[in-house]
Amino acid sequence: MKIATWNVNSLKVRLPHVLDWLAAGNADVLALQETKLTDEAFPVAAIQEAGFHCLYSGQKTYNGVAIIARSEPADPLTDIAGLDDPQRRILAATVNGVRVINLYVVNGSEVGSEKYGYKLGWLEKVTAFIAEEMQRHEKLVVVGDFNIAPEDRDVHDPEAWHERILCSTPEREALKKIQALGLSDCFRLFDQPEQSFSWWDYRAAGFRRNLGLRIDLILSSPALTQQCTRCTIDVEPRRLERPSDHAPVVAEFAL
DNA sequence: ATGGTTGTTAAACAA
Repeated sequence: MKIATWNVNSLKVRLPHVLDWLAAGNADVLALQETKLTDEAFPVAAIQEAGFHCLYSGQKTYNGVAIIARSEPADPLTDIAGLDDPQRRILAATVNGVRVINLYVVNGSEVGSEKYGYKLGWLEKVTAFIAEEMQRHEKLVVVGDFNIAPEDRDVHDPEAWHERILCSTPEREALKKIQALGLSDCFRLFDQPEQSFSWWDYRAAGFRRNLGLRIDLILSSPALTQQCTRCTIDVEPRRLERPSDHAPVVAEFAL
């Protein structure tokens, strides 16, 4: 079973990339972030014609998350206790007995900004939610655009990014609290090439120069970590015309 | 050097 995450930065623009990528057999479950579509505008028919089910929680212009799956997802959830938030950043569902929590974590803009405060508060609420979900579901993954590079080796230039947004100590500590619930970063379960990233700024030829960050993650509960056989970043879609600024990340489980 | 690019939406705002 292949579980993937991809920040598509507008599903309207990226739908052809997503459909081609799914047709190539890259994922059984694909979590999307930054769909930037209202639920009314979600391309349900195209996804069903491709042989997949979908769930979505969207809004106009910003944010928006979705789960696309070969099997029908069950028990969807879009809002969590203690977080009365119009921003559509959370979508959980159960697929083939695996609880999938799809997150589009707040970017945070700049360290110390109002949005940065919102990010840290949001992460606290979401951490409590994940802890609850883990009590209910032995097989669970938390996937998405975390907007946090876990370690300096996930950053092309750690000095330039030192204590900046996506890399600051409070953000990394918040991610560590999520991992401390017993969730493993699937990518780091295996030997990986150095300078492996999942996001590259559109500006300054960031992708061509591999000036990236690894901020898109798949975290697995102990029962699934045992079954994880592979985790890779697929940079190929990033090479296409009009790409997302993120690449998809895929984890394979022996299920 | 606070640059540069893309998406949404109509001059910014967000990333």
